[in-house]
Amino acid sequence: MSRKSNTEQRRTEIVGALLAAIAENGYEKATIHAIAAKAGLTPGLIHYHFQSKKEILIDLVKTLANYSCERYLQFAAPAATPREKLRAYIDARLAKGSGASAATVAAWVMIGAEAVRQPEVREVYQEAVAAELALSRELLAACLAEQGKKTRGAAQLAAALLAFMEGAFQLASAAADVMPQGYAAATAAQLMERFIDAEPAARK
Amino acid sequence: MSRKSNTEQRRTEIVGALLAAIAENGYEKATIHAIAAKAGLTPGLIHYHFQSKKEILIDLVKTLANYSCERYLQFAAPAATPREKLRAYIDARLAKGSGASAATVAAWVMIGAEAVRQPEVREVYQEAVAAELALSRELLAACLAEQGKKTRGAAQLAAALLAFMEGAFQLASAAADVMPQGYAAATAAQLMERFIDAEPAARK
Amino acid sequence: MSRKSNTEQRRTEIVGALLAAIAENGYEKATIHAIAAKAGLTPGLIHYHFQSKKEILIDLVKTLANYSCERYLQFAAPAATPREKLRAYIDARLAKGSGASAATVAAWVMIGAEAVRQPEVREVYQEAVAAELALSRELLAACLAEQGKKTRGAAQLAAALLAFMEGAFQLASAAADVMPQGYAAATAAQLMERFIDAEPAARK
Amino acid sequence: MSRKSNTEQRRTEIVGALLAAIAENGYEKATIHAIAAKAGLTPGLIHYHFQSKKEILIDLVKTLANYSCERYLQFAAPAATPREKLRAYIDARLAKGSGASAATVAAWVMIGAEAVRQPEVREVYQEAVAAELALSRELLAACLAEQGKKTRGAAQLAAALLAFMEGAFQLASAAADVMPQGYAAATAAQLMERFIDAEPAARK
DNA sequence: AATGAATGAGCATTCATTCAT
DNA sequence: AATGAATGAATGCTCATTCAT
Repeated sequence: MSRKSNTEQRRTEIVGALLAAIAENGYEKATIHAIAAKAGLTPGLIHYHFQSKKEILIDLVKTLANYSCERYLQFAAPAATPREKLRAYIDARLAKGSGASAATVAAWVMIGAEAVRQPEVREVYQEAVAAELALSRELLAACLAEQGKKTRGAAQLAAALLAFMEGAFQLASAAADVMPQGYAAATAAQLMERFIDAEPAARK
Repeated sequence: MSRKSNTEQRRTEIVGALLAAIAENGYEKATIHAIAAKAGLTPGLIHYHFQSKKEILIDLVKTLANYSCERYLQFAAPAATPREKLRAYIDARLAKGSGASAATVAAWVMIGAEAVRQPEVREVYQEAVAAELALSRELLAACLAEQGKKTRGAAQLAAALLAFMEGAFQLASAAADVMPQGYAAATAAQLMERFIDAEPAARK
Repeated sequence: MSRKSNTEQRRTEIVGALLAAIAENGYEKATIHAIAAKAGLTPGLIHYHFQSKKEILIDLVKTLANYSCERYLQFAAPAATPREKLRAYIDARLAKGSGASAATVAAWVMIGAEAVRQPEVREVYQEAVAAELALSRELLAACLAEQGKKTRGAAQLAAALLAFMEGAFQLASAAADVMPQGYAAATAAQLMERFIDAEPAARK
Repeated sequence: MSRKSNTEQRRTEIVGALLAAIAENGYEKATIHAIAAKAGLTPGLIHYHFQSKKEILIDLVKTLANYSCERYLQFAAPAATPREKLRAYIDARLAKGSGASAATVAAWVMIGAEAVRQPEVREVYQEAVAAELALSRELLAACLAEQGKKTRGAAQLAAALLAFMEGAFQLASAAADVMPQGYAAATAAQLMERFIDAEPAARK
């Protein structure tokens, strides 16, 4: 008697269309019309499945945060040591080719800009940032501990790694032409390693 | 005797107003009306001094790039050694309190997002990035040379430093609440130092 | 054995839901969706039982006209004299507490506004008005006749009574705060009585 | 150097266009486009002179309230006695031909309906109603006093007169066909007079 | 009978830009 | 130089109605 709902699938399609549209032209220019066109739907239908444009954006932020997390788990599966896991994390987010698509990276940069001015976006953006911070701090602390180093500095180092990554996304999206090729993952890994190696040993 | 043109002053005022407006609400919401209000001018006058909104934005990018350069020269004035100069550079851009205002940082983040999608903005943005890259590569190469290290890796290290800075701006603007306090300048300096220290010596 | 149609019940539910919706937000804002929600039905079903939104409105006008008539019969049941019947009529429509619910009154006001501009609504609205006019003219004529007065002026007096009632509904719905408390039924009755008393006697 | 503002004139034109549009099709159907067309302007210009559609409506309510007041003053100019002033008031609002235009009356009815559901409209509507109440109470009290009657009942009588008027507007707009011709002003005056005449004398 | 997805026209509002003054 | 009115093309969103299931 009743029809089966296809809302979940439609929502996924629409969020994907926003990702594509936002990567190309930013959030403001990613109009409902443009999103609908990319998804092969009509504009009215977008608002049948989402209350507002902002709701789609917030869904996209959550989707990308989730995606980032899952990518790490994939990359980390074969990793045995803390150092390998850290490298898996860095590669999952930065390694050329294996990293996320250019569109995803550009969309994330646009989301970052929206987070500056839209409180509701900032909220979910901060949740994603906090999750990344927690994960990288844990990985860095494990590396430090393994080498008998104090782990107190892990939080700041994690923040630095995250800043590096966000900046790398920004520059890859807007200034790839003037940046050295493929510096990101390798340099990030080296910076972390050398920092950790130079850290003084913990007292017994 | 003809009246002296006040165009240069007006242009400066307008660019400053765009900086303030863009920091608060992003480029799209920084309407001509809002810019005019912040500058204490009327909307029609904006288009007397600038051909288009984009032209103001491009002027702003150049202004900020210039400002960044001048700040380094100020900070570096008392610096004697390469290492002191590098630290001056890092502090000029990142040090809490001494760094640029929150509005300037937020505006720069917004500009970065616009650079992703507007070719004309990207062009001047890339010029600014290239200038920063050249400066930091030079400073890093000097540090390496001073310690008898190979300078071949300076370009990649400079790219990493720049990525870190851009990311730090992004996170300071959109996720200050979840980031550690005051990590940026100190951690950047340490990362650079330890990387350089661990670099192998150059062959004779 | 075929299933029994529940159309009549559904139509009643839907008309009741329109009454509630229209009282709150007016006809335009009483969307099919809102009506469905109030009736606990789905939007599609509304158009299964009614061809259009206007058809529901027209049904509502008829329902309210019917309701008004029945209320008079209820109130007039114990009335013996013409004057008591007139008072029963006035109380049935205006008396505080015993009168119709605030929602019904507000809905009637909204219907009156729709009748100004929608010919099909005006038609049924006028039928309702004509019925009220006829009833009150009859009641007033009986009062006049009982006192040996000419009944020629009954039509105009009936029109005045109806105008008073419609206006009282309007003011009760939109300006209750600035109107005296409970003036309506008592003043209406007094106005009618004093008018009738002052009417000259009919010639033999 | 500076241009002379024509905003006041434009606002008046726009409010007049809303009056015409609302009388024909109600507030919801009086679209910005329709208002602009009636005023011979472009839709964008409407929002240059008014912040929102609601602001135009509120201006219209105030304009009509003002207009009503001025009409009374005009009609009352030659009136000498309290009874003549009361009659002037009734005629100013109700007398056929001399009364307000059908469009104005219909617009007022639509405004009354909007006042039921829009708080901001209700506020100015109530102000207008309160002013009318105060004026008619004063006029009625003067009539009562002149005849040595108690004036205590003036407030309720004023409310009744106002209700009658509002209802007369409603019925004139939506049910003129079924109402007696020209009953309004004459019957209102008679109702008031007979009520006052029948009022008991005040004690010495 | 009933569901809920889908459509498409229409809405108020925004805004860069133009232009007469 | 400066003003502020004017334009017209968007934009996000709403909603009665249709229809496959």
